Amino acid sequence: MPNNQFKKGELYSFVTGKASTAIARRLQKKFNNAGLNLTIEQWSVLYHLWKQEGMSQQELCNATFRDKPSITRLVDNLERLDLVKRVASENDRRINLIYLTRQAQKLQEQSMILAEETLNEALETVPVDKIEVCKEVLQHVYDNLK
Amino acid sequence: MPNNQFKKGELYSFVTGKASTAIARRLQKKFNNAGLNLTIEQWSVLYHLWKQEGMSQQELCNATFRDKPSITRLVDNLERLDLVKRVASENDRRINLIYLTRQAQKLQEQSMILAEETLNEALETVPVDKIEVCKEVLQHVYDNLK
DNA sequence: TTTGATTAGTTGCACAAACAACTATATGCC
DNA sequence: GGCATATAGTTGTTTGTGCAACTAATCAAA
Repeated sequence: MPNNQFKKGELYSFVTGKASTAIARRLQKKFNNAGLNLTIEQWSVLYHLWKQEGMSQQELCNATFRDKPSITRLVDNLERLDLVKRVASENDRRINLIYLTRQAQKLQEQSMILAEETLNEALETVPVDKIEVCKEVLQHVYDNLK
Repeated sequence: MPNNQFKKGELYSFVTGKASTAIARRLQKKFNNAGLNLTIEQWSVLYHLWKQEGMSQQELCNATFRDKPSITRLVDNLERLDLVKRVASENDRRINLIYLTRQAQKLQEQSMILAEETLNEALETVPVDKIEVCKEVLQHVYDNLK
């Protein structure tokens, strides 16, 4: 028997991602309260563009672990909110490079502060060494399945 | 500074629940390959009914961390698949008690095997003591935010 | 016992995810 | 060059989520 350490009730939490769902909801509420008209999913796309602008949609797929249709629609919505712009690549006209608007650049600091705030609330009174182990395990899980 | 152990890249994984998303996708694929016409979300509702039949929709909300409209629609779809039945409570006619059909009872064993299989794949080569710590941390996070 | 508040569930809407099928462009091989 | 194949992105469909507004039933207090 392999790593079968999961009683039934624990199995459930792992599959459904109770903790990460709770984190995302908390962050979404913070966005709403701050008047940021932005979903967590939209934020997760901007997150990567803030690190590196001009990514292609395919690169955003890889970065965000979403499929192409999901990114198409997220970019649609971000464009409608005037936060990003699609720019056709010069070299390869199949490719859209995604650029941030002024408005999106202004959102970075505020939203990142709220995200860190959320994580601090989530991890309050959790010992630092345990957090380290937890991060390791989650990365390991991801690597096992990807 | 509180538990601010998160470099930016790690923050992202925690908020987006990379690991649990990967687990859910893997399980969904196993369902599909096995010919189980069932979403993970539907499974998560059945999961609780297998433990205790005749729960109200509100109780299912609490058990699955979903809001009332989500449960309404999940029960709608489960009813359409002929897996559950709504039965009005005798005592309180506002309440729907949810009962499993024969067909749903038959799904329990097979789907639970696939779920455990998925977790074993996810946790392959992860040391048991680290898994314990990880579970603790995730529960702690959930308690901090709920 | 009637009225006001609470609770259980439903419906409408906007957004997102997964899959399949599609278009358009690029590449590689003959 | 021309055709097969691969790649980037889009569209349609079904399902799920979160919020707000709603209905119906119950409860509680005057």
